[in-house]
Amino acid sequence: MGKITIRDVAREAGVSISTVSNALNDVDVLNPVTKSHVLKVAQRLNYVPNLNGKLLKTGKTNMLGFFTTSVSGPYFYKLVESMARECDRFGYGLNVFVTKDKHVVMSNILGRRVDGVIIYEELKIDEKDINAMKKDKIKAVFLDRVLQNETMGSVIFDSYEAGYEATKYLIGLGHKKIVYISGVDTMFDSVQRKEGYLAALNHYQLPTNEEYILQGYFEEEGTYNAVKSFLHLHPDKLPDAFLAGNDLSAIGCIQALKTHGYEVPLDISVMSFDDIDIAPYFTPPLTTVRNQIARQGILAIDHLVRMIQKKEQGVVQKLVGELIVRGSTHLKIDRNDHK
Amino acid sequence: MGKITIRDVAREAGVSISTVSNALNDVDVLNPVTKSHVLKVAQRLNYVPNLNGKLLKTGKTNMLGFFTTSVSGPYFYKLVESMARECDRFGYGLNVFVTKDKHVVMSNILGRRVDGVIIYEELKIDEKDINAMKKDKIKAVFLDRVLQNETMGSVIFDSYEAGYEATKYLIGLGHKKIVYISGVDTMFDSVQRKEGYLAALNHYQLPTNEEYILQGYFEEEGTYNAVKSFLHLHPDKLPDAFLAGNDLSAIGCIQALKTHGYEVPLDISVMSFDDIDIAPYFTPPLTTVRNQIARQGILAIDHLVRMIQKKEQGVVQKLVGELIVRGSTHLKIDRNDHK
DNA sequence: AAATAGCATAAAAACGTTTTCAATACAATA
DNA sequence: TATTGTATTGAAAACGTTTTTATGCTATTT
Repeated sequence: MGKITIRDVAREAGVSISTVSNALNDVDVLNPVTKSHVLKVAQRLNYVPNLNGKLLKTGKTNMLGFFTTSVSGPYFYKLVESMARECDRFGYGLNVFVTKDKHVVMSNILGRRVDGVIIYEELKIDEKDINAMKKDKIKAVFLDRVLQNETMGSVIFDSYEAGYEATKYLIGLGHKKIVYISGVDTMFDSVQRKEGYLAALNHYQLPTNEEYILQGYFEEEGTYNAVKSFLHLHPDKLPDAFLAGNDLSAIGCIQALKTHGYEVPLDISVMSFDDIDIAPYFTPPLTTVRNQIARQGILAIDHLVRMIQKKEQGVVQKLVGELIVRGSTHLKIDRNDHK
Repeated sequence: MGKITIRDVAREAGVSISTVSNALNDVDVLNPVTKSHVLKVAQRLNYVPNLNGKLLKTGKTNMLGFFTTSVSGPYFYKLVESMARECDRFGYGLNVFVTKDKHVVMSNILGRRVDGVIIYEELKIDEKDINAMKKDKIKAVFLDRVLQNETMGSVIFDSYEAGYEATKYLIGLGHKKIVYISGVDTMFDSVQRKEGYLAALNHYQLPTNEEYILQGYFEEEGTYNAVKSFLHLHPDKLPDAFLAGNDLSAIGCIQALKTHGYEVPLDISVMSFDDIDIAPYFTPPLTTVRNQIARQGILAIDHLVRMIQKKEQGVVQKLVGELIVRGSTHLKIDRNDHK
């Protein structure tokens, strides 16, 4: 005996399938005794509606899709956690697609696998696909990418401002030679922070320097290696401070400095972005620009749900960072007794 | 004009919908010229098949479901990342449901939202629901929970062994008073580790002590608070070492010890479980029992896919930990000049 | 020339629901 | 009594596919 369907319930209860459907979906048109009888039979048979049959008719999957190139690391787990919980709150499930294959992405989006989508910028969906989505009236919210029309919105961090403010703070501590550790040069946040960093240097009339921009790939190991090779190549150009693309990068940076015998923050200040969970527990505790990652996820889902259910227009929402001063930065000290 | 369907393609190409279906699905029964003509028309109309129509007929959603109470923290992001990538490799998408509502879980599982499911143990699916799944021949793999029958398998860590080995290692360093910081007492891994810890103490004829078992909830803050209050309540009962339920817990523990002026590992050793990404970058770098979290995810998906596609039986797979010695543990030192 | 086989395509059924609309029964009204 | 209205239920269409079966050819065989 296969899976039991609405038909089985109807037969067993001696009614039509439309009556069963009405009973299950609380359509108040039924005689109460019929309804309760049908429900009892459904219960007895352990009937569970096939969601696929249902959605084919209604056109609603009750699923939202998150399309991304990665879910690894503290940024993503905060994001996914907050989105998944918010979905659950609205009665949606979250579909996570981790892929770089645009065809997979588009066939799942246009194939109506989900009622709406959240798209991480690194996927770099192109103009043509954006138009296809627009034409099909796909509801979408982009993360870390500005895009707006009737059916699409964005939630971004003001990373330019964050980069500017962080740099300004370091300059305020007396630091002049500041190295920026970039993440990935194709990513919006990474370049925005760099732009802000450069603008701040400019504004305070400090020289910018190509050699003072490293590539750390937003993670510990990449940054560790980048900083080590920088220290090796330019032992004469020791900077006053490092501005790392995110907290993980700062952690790798600090570790590299330690192995070279430098003390953070007394010898060199390090600051970064995000304020991930372990930032206050690290030694030294990280000075960082806090990004409300969970908030980004929540805003994205809320916006998407409103676009779907209330036909709201897409908007761009910008989150501003908050400077969190902890122990990895310090006033510039001139040490003559330097080892 | 709404979404274009297979019917539109058929009309436009002047063929029947079955011909279109055959052309799109590479059924080699068609005249090559018909086929290429149909494909050209489909392309021109930007036709994308509705996956819901398809799956209703085929009964395959090409989705696997991950049902969990949380996706927060390093354990889960490793797990989700590895599962999602493995799914992508097999042409599946991953559906992540973060919920504690068993009804949501069961209606999505039994409602055939997905072709197979991965279930995190903390959900504690009960006997009745297990039977319902078994009856419906739902393919399932449980994480951190032992369960096996024709359609269900498990992937677990040997946490008893890990707890035993970790404790044995600490004892070998000369530590006698060892505090265990438990995670959550309803969770399999947490209690297994504790059992192993107790067994090791027993084996080496060291006393066990109820006061030496704290509750740290598997995260920094909970452990930080638990350790602080322990130190406050029992200043006389300072242990030689802490065995934390996971690395996050160790981080909170070390931080608490630092604020009380103790140095890790010279005054007190701390070790833990997992070996998360930042473990080697922490100060001190963490001695820990490595769990192959990504491997767990991969094994789970592979097993599930084989059960679905090759009708394989469910089995229990056990992953063993690996002791990683770093800087947070040290030989017991008797300091007479103790502050 | 009739029967058979093989190929390409079309028609129709099916998947499991929801929803629209028609049908029935019965009470209330004229 | 005939008519209308109301409450309840059932029949059938629809959602967009795949798949099974049927059909119409042409070519081959007898």
